[in-house]
Amino acid sequence: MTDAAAKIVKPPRKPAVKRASGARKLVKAAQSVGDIKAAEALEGHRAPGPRERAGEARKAAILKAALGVFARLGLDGASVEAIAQAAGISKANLLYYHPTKEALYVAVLEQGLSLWLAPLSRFSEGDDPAEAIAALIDAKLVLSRDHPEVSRLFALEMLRGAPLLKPVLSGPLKAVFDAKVAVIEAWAAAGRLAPVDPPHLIFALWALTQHYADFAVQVRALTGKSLSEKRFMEETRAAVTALVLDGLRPR
Amino acid sequence: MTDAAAKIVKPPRKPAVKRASGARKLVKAAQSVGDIKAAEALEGHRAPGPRERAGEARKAAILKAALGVFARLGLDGASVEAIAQAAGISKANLLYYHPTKEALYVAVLEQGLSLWLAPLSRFSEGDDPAEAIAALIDAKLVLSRDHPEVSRLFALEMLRGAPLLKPVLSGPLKAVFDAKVAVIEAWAAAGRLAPVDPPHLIFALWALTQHYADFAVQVRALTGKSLSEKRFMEETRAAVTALVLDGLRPR
DNA sequence: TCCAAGTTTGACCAAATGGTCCAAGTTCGA
DNA sequence: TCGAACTTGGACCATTTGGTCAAACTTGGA
Repeated sequence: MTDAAAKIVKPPRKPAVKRASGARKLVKAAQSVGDIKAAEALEGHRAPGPRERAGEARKAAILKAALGVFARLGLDGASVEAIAQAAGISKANLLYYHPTKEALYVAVLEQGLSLWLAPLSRFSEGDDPAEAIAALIDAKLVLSRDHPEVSRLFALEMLRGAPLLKPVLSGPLKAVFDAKVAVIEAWAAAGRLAPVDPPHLIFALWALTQHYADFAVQVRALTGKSLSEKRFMEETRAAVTALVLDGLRPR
Repeated sequence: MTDAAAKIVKPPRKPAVKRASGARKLVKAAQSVGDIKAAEALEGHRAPGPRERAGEARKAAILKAALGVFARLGLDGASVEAIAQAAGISKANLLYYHPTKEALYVAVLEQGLSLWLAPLSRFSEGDDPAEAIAALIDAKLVLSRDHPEVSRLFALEMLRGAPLLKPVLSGPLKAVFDAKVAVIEAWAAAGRLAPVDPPHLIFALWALTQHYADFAVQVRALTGKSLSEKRFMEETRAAVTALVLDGLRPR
């Protein structure tokens, strides 16, 4: 049988992975934060099946490996081979689950999105401002400690100009952002907060906390410590909270 | 004349560019901040010459182009061809000035280093704390506005784990850092400042200001503005300064 | 004017890399 | 037990890309 004949008899069987626009997928992911299984549930739930389960686990392992590699090397710096190796599978096998490197990258971003967006959404007008802000700082620092790669990945994406994330930023994120700006304004109006500029306060909270993940090398080089050390974590939490709440000027 | 003969008659003439360890070069650069011409002056100064002058200018243009490309795409994402194109020359010509892509990258980093390190070194114990800090914030914001690519390049390098910068971080930078920590401690001890944690204060000042360069896309997506707009620049300066000096709690 | 040194580039090369293909397993369910 | 669908990876391919080379061009200065 010639090669040509073979080609005709057995037409190439593309893996049945849908190829959506990365950006579109991300927006959807951002919208359904905390409701991930919704779509699946709607279109009839078959039993998980032991095989499917194993598949999910492997897929998760791949994403984890990919996160690590992407966060350190970036989309361009990371090679599919390297990720496959980190995941303990062959390159071809990795490509079986994620048709292209970029698709994999989007999947990783998608997975980190809820983690990334969550802390901000947690405070509302009823809360005590000082407490809510302290809680936000704590939540973001915990994230910087336990998932620095997620923070770094998003930082990397921002530095690239956020080609994939921009729709998320100006869509779902902006919605949350605006809502929280309103909350802070209300607090300030009620005199429960000094008259700060709400958007800048939010940026400040993000910057102050993410810094310990994104610039961890620098922090380590200058202080010799990192958030993974309990004492330093606590020290950082206290310092950031004190600074934000009370400022530098002696009272 | 055969090719072989030609080879013998005209042995390859390597460009006279010294190939130093990237990291070592960076440390030296960091140490001689503000004293760039020192070495040159020592080893006998010939007149600049018109050709040499033009060469310098071209070299500067290359560095500028490279900064732009590296800051957006990263070391791996940037192709030598793309940089050459941005500089308006051929790839081979670019490689004539900088023997390897990494060497070019180091040169770019080196060039940004003084800019990067300068603002912190500017305050001393004699200054008024509030003024000195406000000045630092202003200086860093100006830098974020006028040279965001420099900020982004360094951020990128940090996210990579700073393989090239680590010696600078734990050497020259740590020296300045420690000195300024002492200054802040003195201020606090004299009661001129609330009892903040000095290292964390410095991190905070960096994080708060660099954020507007590194995460400019996000800032733009959420507020529609950027530091290049005069009003927004001023607004940001005021907000950050107020937050740092007075905090959130109403007085 | 003339040439040696410096500059520039097109052609080329080898390695790395994203992605394809197919043959060989593996496993679930009937 | 058997086969269809799902997995897996070795071999392979086309492209990109960092870097080399030699030949041609430009120019300052003697």
